[in-house]
Amino acid sequence: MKRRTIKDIAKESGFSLSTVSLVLNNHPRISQATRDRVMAVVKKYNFYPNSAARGLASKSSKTLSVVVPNLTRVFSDIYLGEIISGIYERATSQGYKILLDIATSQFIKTQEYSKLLASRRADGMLFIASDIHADYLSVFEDSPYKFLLVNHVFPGKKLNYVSVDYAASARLAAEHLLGLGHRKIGLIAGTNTFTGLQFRDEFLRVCKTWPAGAAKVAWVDGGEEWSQRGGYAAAAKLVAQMPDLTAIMAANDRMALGAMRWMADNRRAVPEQVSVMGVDDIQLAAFVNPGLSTIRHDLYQVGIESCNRILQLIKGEITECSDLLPTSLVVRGSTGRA
Amino acid sequence: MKRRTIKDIAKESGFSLSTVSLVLNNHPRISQATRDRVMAVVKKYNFYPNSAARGLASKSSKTLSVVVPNLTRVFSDIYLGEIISGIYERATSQGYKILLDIATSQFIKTQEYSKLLASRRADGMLFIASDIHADYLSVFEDSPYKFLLVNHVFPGKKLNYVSVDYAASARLAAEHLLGLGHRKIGLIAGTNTFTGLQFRDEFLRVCKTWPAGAAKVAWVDGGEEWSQRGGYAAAAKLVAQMPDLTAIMAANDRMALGAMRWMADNRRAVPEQVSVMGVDDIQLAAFVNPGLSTIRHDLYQVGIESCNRILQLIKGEITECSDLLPTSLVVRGSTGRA
DNA sequence: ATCATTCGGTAAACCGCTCGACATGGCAAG
DNA sequence: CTTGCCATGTCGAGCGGTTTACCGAATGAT
Repeated sequence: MKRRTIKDIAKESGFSLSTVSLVLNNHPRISQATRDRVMAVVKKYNFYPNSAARGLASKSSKTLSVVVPNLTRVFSDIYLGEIISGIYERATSQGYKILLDIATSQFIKTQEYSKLLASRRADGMLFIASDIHADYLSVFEDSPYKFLLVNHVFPGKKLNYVSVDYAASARLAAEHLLGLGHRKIGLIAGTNTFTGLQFRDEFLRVCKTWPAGAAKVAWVDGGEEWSQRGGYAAAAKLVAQMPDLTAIMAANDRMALGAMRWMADNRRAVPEQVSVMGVDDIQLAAFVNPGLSTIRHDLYQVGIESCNRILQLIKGEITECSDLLPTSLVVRGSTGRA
Repeated sequence: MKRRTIKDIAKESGFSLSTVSLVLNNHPRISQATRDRVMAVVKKYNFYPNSAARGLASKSSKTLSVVVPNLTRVFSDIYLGEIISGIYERATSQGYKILLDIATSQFIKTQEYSKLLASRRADGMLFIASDIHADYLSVFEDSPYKFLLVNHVFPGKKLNYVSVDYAASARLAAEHLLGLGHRKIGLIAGTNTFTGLQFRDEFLRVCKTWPAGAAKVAWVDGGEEWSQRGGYAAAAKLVAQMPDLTAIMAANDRMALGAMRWMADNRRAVPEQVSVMGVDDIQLAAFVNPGLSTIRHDLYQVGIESCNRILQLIKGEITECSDLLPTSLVVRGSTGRA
């Protein structure tokens, strides 16, 4: 079976090559009658234009590169899942395909991130994998390449981003706990991303300057992967460090759940003895007992919005982007009065 | 900043266009001296050849399409995660990129699966999303397109596949339980895939024909998504249906964990009163208490092998493929004598 | 009836790279 | 000193589309 080309369709339908092309691209120049006759042949042969040829001539691959972090269990991360689903949904509806990549050391070392864009394999890149060491991203400052950080920021670098507002989340969380009267708080932070640092710093700041009386905060790092396991270990450390703490704040729900688990394993009642609070509002947060109080981050929306923005950057409708999406407080059973 | 082409590199390095091309493709025809001089210019401009042009001329996109099922939480499925990781690892090492797609109704209706291959956007397709209703896959029987089912089979259709051997798993599981003396068994099956049906049928067959005495098996469907929640509900149904059952076999670990949870919630000791067994050996299986006995499925390996095979199909090294990977019994605390 | 528009379609110049056929120069063998 | 061969480069014909400028016919205004 020979591969058909637009030329074959032209011959068979009796029109010129250009006409077929215009039909396939829904150009208004062509009459309905012609359109129908051409499409009949297209359908008959189940013809689809060669995308490489198309990409070459039109200088667009209609493809988006999505780079995810190199976690041990990347694809089983609910957090990432939400974002990717949002991106996929939007991209597909706009006729774009998704090229998936993992930010392995190999990926970084070979500068695949540049290569993908320079070779025009992708029209733009959505990068969900940034951390504070991702200095190589400087390539994308003032470059002609369409690049966007997803749910990350990079202070000091001119990089586009769409992220939830981690500082705002920190404020909401701090205000909630402080409002409940907590003055001895343990914080499980994530320190390998700038958003994580922003959260920590803002949380500390608010606690320190609370009008009704500053709170004492002890903080520890929850580990590179922000995992439940890391949260569990961190909770132990915090309690050792500040035995009379009345609340634990974790920078994401998974670590908060790990902390709750530690409390259960060590016979501390939540929230009676210790309030526990997370960030993200993953599904599980509502299903544990007691329900986890948290700051809702609509990651699916982050995906949608990121995709919208990168498409606008590609089309040239905007030239830069720094969106911070709002977050909201979700109070469940895991937090109570100090 | 103008986009550079191979022609610019040729001019600047003083060699012909073809020479540059040959250098970039590591053709042995070129001497080391020339190679070095050309590469110097390539590095200088950070040049990467246009992949559309390359694809057009070479008739290969160096891209693999990976289609995943349209589950509500696709990307947070550990099961899929393992497979995708395996595929990614292999594909990348061979210079192939991954184009990700979700088998939404839209994807099916618009025949994207054909379009991707017909338009040469991808050189081959790895399909992880098959179910018993995927009749449209017939397009790929005897077609020139490179297509492979991953951890799925389709009896009656000539489709390539790489899957673990579900029938063998069923045998191992049945033999384990029967060997422990169980004669009243509840089975939580997955009936929306052929591999699921194979597992169920083989399990039933072995139980019915066990030399030391047939076992009675009651089975129910665990739901479309093979989820923990589905397993929980299924366990309830089974116990209602066969109150004296001494073992529950689930077609995957998630459903088994759901069943264990039901047992805990309803005060039945595992394994003293009811043995529970799963399939897959997901990480969590080792961490619950008691540990879940299961049949180990190396899904990462399935990913690796699938990718190997599709690449062989693409290169024409093989023309068809029907691999069944071995599985093994993993005994932990959740199963005991009847 | 004449001329300017509009409408619908076409010719042809690319887009940037691959690869088989062909050219060239140097050297060993006859 | 030819002839024959390697070893290395180069030519140029595609690959399969997109898109702009151009063109003839039909329509409408004067």
